[in-house]
Amino acid sequence: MDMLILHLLAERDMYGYEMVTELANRSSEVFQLKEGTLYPLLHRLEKEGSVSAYEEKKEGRVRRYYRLTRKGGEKLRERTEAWERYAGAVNAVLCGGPA
Amino acid sequence: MDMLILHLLAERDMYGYEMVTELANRSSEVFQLKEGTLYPLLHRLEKEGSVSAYEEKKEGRVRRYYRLTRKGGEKLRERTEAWERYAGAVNAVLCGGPA
DNA sequence: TAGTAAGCCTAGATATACAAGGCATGGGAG
DNA sequence: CTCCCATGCCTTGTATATCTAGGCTTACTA
Repeated sequence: MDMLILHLLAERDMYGYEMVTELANRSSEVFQLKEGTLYPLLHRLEKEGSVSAYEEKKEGRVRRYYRLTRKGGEKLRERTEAWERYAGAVNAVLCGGPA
Repeated sequence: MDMLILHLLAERDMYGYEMVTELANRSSEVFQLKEGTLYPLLHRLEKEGSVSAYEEKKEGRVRRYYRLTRKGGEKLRERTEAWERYAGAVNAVLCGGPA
């Protein structure tokens, strides 16, 4: 889930609520991320320096936007590689062994 | 992980220790399943009726073999479909939206 | 005869996600 | 005007999955 959030932020700054709907849309409702999951996750990412936050008033509402940092970009690459290894390993098992 | 174990048992009966090494081999060491993970998992699968167990002496050792049941076969199909949905959703997010 | 690999197991810690709420604001419906 | 709903951020508690770190036995080998 870290990977997916970081990936969204690599495309553009977003606020929490927006990420929830964006993930649902892109995944055809497979990911129905709960706010009880997302916000602690964002706070953790901010604490570790992977994202930075700023508040901005848009469309009459004050929103907390998140931006990907350099460190977050590195983490995104690592996590993406890890995901590819993992998915590849699953398929290797399902197909009977290492390609 | 349930899915992977059930998949192995769909190919042939296996005992716990064998599953650990088989998963490691097929996945090129990506899956290094710990016994502390596997055995409780197997007991749960047995309890819910997805697998049945029997003991057999082979190569001078008594081993606890597991066999896939009909119910386990159904669970395997469900979990495999769920995995495909999940992996597809991840890729959809990484690629910018529903295909 | 001592060590190591095979083989099964459990108890406790940790991480991740969900459930179920609270709280505030703005816009539209009645 | 007032109330409700969607938006938007947050916390606490809980369930689940996995790992850590052990214990225990048997068989083979140095």
